[in-house]
Amino acid sequence: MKTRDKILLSSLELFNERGERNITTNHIAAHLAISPGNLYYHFRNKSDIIYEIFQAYEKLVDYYLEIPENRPMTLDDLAFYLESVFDGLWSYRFFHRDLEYLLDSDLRLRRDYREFTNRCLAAIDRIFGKLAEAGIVQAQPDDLRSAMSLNVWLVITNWMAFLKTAHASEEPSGLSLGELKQGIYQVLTLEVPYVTPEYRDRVLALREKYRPTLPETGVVDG
Amino acid sequence: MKTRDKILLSSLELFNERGERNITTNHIAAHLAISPGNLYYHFRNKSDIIYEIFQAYEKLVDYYLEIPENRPMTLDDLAFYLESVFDGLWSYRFFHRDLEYLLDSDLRLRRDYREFTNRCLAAIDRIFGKLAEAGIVQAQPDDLRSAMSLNVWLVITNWMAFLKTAHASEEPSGLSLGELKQGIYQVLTLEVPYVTPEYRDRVLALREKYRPTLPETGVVDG
DNA sequence: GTATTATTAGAGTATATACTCTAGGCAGTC
DNA sequence: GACTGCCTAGAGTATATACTCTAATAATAC
Repeated sequence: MKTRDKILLSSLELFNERGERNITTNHIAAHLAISPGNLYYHFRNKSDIIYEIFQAYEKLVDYYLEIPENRPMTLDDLAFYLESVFDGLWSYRFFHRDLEYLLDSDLRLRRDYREFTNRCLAAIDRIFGKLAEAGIVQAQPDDLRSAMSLNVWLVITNWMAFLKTAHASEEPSGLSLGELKQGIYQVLTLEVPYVTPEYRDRVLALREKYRPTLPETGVVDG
Repeated sequence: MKTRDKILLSSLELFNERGERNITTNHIAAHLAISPGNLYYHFRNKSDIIYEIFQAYEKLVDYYLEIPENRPMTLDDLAFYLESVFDGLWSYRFFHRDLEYLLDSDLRLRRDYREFTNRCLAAIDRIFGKLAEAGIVQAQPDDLRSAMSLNVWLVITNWMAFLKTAHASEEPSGLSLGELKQGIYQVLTLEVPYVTPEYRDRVLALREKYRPTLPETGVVDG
């Protein structure tokens, strides 16, 4: 593998494991057993590394969220979207953690991420639309639907942060893809009230697959 | 005002405006026109300052979220809770921005924040319960209710980050309390499907007060 | 083989950051 | 007016961090 690609891969790995803030370019170089000079031969600065990683993330999610226009949407499609989006979130999980700082320090990223968010929201909105067409959920007025889509986005992008704080007392980074996907339970919770009676059981069954089993994620009555 | 309190106040102000990551103890001292030595006379380190600010935040939100047990809940109560919570979020907005890093670097904060989250979730859950008792929303099974509560929490705590990214192309920190409170629209969107017919119009009217007017927050169809 | 280009090492640097240390001022008290 | 306890200044430090520079080596072209 090319050094350049190794740098991207290691950076992503280290960022995910320990957070972008805790990983310096020197750490990355040391991890790869290359010199800092070598790293800076391939990338002008740390921001460029992050930006390139973001572009891969963006590409992945865009790919996952392609909506078939030539056939009705199925529940399996929905399950696939949810699984895929959470897979993406997992693979690039460092990104949302330090999002605000990253956007503050890189104009390109700021612009691109904004567009990315809009594309995701539009995709979620279209998914709702196609679910309604397929008779899986009840059709809703446009403004309610887009507000719902936004809530789905908020739940998805914040789920990881919540899990991290819920797990807070244990050793850091004790977080698995499986637990992350319990976020799907939360997303489907948003849709429950809109599901048509015919699909209700099937949606609830899908949701049940992701029900959290750990006490941390439940509400503690006080 | 005592120097100690001035340090806390200035720190909060600077953290909110520019992010904890961008503000050093030297910045805080300079802002107050005191020496670093003076600052470190009052606080052992930066973490201690942040921890103390967090405790004030916690206290404020706990105070806001006291649920009256001796009378039924009203829609005005709900409006008050939402307004208050978003006020608190605004006053301590730096906190959620760098949450993960802050929790990673301070064990006390990690523990306390986890308890804080649980208290908030329990409060939201109780509010749903009392809204149901008052006939404002339909009663739901416990597990659905707690999943809904968690979604409310996720939407609330992620709304600011979303707004920041939506505003991303403009000058930084161009964010107002008014815009932040559009988050109330999103929270009430979560509750819409559960509102009883008798209260539907009133809840929708309350929600309408917070409807976003800016194009940024709408879904762009692509 | 030689010229050219791409890649790498590794020492080095300017700046920042969290924090320390010493000396001293100031207010109250006897 | 000296003693005491609280507060403050300000220079200073160890470490880290992003990044640079020069020289050498490997790869490729001709």
